[in-house]
Amino acid sequence: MVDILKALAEESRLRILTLLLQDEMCVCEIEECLNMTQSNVSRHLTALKQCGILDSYKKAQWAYYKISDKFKEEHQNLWIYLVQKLKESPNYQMDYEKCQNCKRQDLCNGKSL
Amino acid sequence: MVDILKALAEESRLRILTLLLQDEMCVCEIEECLNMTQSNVSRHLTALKQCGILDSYKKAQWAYYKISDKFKEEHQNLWIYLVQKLKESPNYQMDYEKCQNCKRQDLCNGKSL
DNA sequence: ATACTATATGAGTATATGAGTATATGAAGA
DNA sequence: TCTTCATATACTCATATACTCATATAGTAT
Repeated sequence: MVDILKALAEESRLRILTLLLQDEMCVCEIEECLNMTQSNVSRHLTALKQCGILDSYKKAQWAYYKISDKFKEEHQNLWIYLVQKLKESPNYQMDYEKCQNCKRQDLCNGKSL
Repeated sequence: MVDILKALAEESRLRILTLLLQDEMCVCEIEECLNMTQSNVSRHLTALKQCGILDSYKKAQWAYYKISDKFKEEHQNLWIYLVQKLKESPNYQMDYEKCQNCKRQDLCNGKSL
């Protein structure tokens, strides 16, 4: 449990989770939405994946990350808490719109079809 | 929220919380149960208090700490999660017994009356 | 008053963590 | 093949955090 809490106890990683509440995303989309460097995003995603919060898969040259169903099941109450609090956060609306915008731009050409 | 998660993302503080699931305790009781130095316990308690997880009050020369009711209310799902997982943890039974033993010894002479 | 006990806190040290740069890997396409 | 793009990771530095020791503070007891 402490690993999961450590992974969650970080602003940038919470913002990433906020984005992923809506949809799976690839690294470059997150990079764009949150205005973070590629290596930074990649590292945070790796941290979240290592403790089981995220799943990922590759499609061509892209790596897509999404919130793990197993995590949601095994840490159900924590998950409920997170969703509630993340949606209440002041960043939420802003990040939501950035994410929508990013999806419209279709950064990772034709992925989201 | 991130402050609370940071405070919870630490082994020693989770063990302290495990003890406090049962009853309020003073610093020297926790020190004894967890075999930690006084200053270390005090600092962890301060950290947990500062973000609202614990309340404290003084009685004579002792400082008693307990889990904040406000915290339980405002972070209800997180709290449910914590109770569940802490009770499942391998330390729980051991810490439970140490705590009972400590209370029986009546370290803080006559407090627990 | 002095002595004792419980707790808090400042200072110093060791370790952990986050972020940037540069580099490595691997896939797609010319 | 070589180039480009997406991603991961090693190296480095700066900052944050956990721990210990010593000291300060505050209450109790004599």
